[in-house]
Amino acid sequence: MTLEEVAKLAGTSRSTVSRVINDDPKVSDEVRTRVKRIIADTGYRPNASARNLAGKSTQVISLLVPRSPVETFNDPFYSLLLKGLSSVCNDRDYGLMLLMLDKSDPHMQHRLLNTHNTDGFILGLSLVNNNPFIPYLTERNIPFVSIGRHPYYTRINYVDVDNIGAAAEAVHHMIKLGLRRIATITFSLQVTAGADRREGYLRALTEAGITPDPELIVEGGFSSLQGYEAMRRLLPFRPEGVFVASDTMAVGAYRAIYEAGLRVPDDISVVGFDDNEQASHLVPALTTVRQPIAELGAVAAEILLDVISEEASQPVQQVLPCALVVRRSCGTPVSNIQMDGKSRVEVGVYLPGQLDTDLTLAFFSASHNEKCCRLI
Amino acid sequence: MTLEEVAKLAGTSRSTVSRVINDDPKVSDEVRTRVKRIIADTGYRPNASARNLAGKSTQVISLLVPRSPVETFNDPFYSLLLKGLSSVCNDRDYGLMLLMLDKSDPHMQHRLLNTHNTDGFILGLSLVNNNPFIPYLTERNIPFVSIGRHPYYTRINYVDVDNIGAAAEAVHHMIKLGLRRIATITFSLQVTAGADRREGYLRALTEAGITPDPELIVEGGFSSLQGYEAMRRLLPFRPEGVFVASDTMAVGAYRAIYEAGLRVPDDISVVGFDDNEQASHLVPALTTVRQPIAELGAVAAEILLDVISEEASQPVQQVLPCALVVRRSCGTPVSNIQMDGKSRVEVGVYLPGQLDTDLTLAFFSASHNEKCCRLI
DNA sequence: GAACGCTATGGGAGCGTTCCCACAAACATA
DNA sequence: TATGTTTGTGGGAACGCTCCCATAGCGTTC
Repeated sequence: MTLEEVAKLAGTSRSTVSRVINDDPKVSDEVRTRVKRIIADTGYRPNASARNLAGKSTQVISLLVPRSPVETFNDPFYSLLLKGLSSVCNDRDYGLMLLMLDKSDPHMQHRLLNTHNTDGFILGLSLVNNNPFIPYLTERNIPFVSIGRHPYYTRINYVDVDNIGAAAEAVHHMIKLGLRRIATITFSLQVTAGADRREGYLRALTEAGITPDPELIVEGGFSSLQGYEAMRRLLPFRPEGVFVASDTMAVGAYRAIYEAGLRVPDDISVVGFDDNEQASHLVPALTTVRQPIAELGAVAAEILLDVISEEASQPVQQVLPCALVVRRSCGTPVSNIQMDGKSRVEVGVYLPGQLDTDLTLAFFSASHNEKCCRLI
Repeated sequence: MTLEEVAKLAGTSRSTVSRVINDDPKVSDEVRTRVKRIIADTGYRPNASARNLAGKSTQVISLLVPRSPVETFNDPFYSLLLKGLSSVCNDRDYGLMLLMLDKSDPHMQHRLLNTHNTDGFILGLSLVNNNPFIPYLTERNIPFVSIGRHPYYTRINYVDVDNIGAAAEAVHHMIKLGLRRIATITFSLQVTAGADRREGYLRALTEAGITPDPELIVEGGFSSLQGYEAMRRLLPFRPEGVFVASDTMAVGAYRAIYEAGLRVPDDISVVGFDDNEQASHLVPALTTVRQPIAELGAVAAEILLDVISEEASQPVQQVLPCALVVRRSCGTPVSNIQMDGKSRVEVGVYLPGQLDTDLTLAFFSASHNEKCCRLI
């Protein structure tokens, strides 16, 4: 079924049918209703390829995920990101393609090259080194937005959270509780977020007049196994607290701590990063940094669509705030939390009935009527 | 940059360049290398829309997710499904689009209608009632594969796990341990999988000569909150064991049990379904049914691509097996597990170092050197 | 040496749209 | 009445490919 065939049935021309479909006002009401009726009767669907070919835009964007270790997928990060992306795409009538590429895939180039029907890309992970995608897309003038800034390519479009600030705040939280020997297990340093969180850790220590101790800085990665191993390397140095730069790794860290016969937070305080579902299931529930991941996706999609339609000349860069979610893993009595004047505190006792998506933080902890407190 | 322009630079014709791009053998080596060089130099990318228009196929399939409660996304189900889907799509050079549609979205029809560039659909959830997608796609002769069978539309392509059999096995496991008053919290009955798991529960009881007690059957849903509430409704009836038809709900069920001052498995045994990451984090670790979700996605994609290319006349229907993963939540000493002759048992003590993606079941439980045992 | 095949190549037609221009009819303006 | 403007409509051209057929050049066969 084509425009021409619909036109024939409606006793009019291809052009007029096209106008009806595209809501062009210059069609008489009579013809318009006649055409619409035929379209409904025949179940005609415009051919997207033809439209795109003639119209020079595909109305589709792609999320590019450098398919890293399987952990990529155990992480709810991409689920949430997709949620944000797809809601914006739906609103603006764009399609969303998913492109999982291993940067070491020999066909990577080919797949990117032949990626069908894409007006632009969302880069799902900001690889620090050997990021083949940014130069590739830049050279070809293909619009893209990176999830996460990039330390060297500073003139790209990106959305990021304030990793440095949030990490500093997390560490600061431990410092305020009187801890001094604070270690960190870094997130993958392959990724900007990893480097930034370490940076925030260092900044908080320095600001507090504590000299960072290299022994207390261990490189982790994405997986809880890496968190586990890193924690085991750390334990001999007897840290009082650990800033674990992802909740997934924090799970592994807990395990290492328990295996060593130590307790959280009595022997070691732990702060995570992400506010995974896991964070609230851990016992004790994990104090961590909440990132607005779905919003990150939504904003990225909006920026990309704007860039595509407007050809902005200046890079668009946006940084979203995080929030520290205080639970039990640092043993904080809520009343001890001191404010720095910049954040607002929300204190609440989460009761059983309130368990819902946004309050999963209540989870197991709630069964002890734990007080939860969020800086927002 | 078009074919014609490349041809001009290479001193040949559009047709020949097209042949080079499509690996047509009928091109002399000399011309071929010349053309390839020009393509590389100019960064020429074939226009997908034009290809599709001329070639009558878009090389893209869509995953259709009826965007249900937010729970959809806390569930790792779609992450894993996407993993399977995208690996097949990559292998076969297909693109994967993501289409999140609420069936109550007034523009649903419109969005489906205008979905760009799609050769076929994967239906991500088998809605039992008011499933508007199946008739829509069937009428229009658009190829699709459903994840999960459908009770009424029996002649569609689908991939499913053996929900009935697996649920029966799970309940059978409790029966073998001597439990009699076994309750169930159903999965959303809006979904085939929910109905099937209840069916399996009933079957296992009946086969064991136990009359199902309506008081012990409570409808749950997708979320852990629903699991929590269902369990609270169930507790007054003093079940000895509960088959909770999704791990996410089992988390809520645990909580209700603990709040009532009872213990798992001492007072109540629990069996879940899914083998989420959460399942192994619970204390005690949850005995549950493992579904091969990524494989489900991969098989679905393969079937869809086959259907697209071959126009199979018979519906393709495939059922994948599940495995019962026995942990602590029924208090089973491993040696007590009796075999039914159909399954093989794998018993292992998961030690700290073995923590990896596939063995997350070891998780916290592993710190107690728990014995894990899987029927495989 | 004529007829035939095979190989590499070129060009036309067509895919189903959108965009633009042409044009007829009706109406407003001088 | 002649001229311009507006409104609705129709058709040509183009978008950048693929597919098919035509053909030139060459070797093979009878």
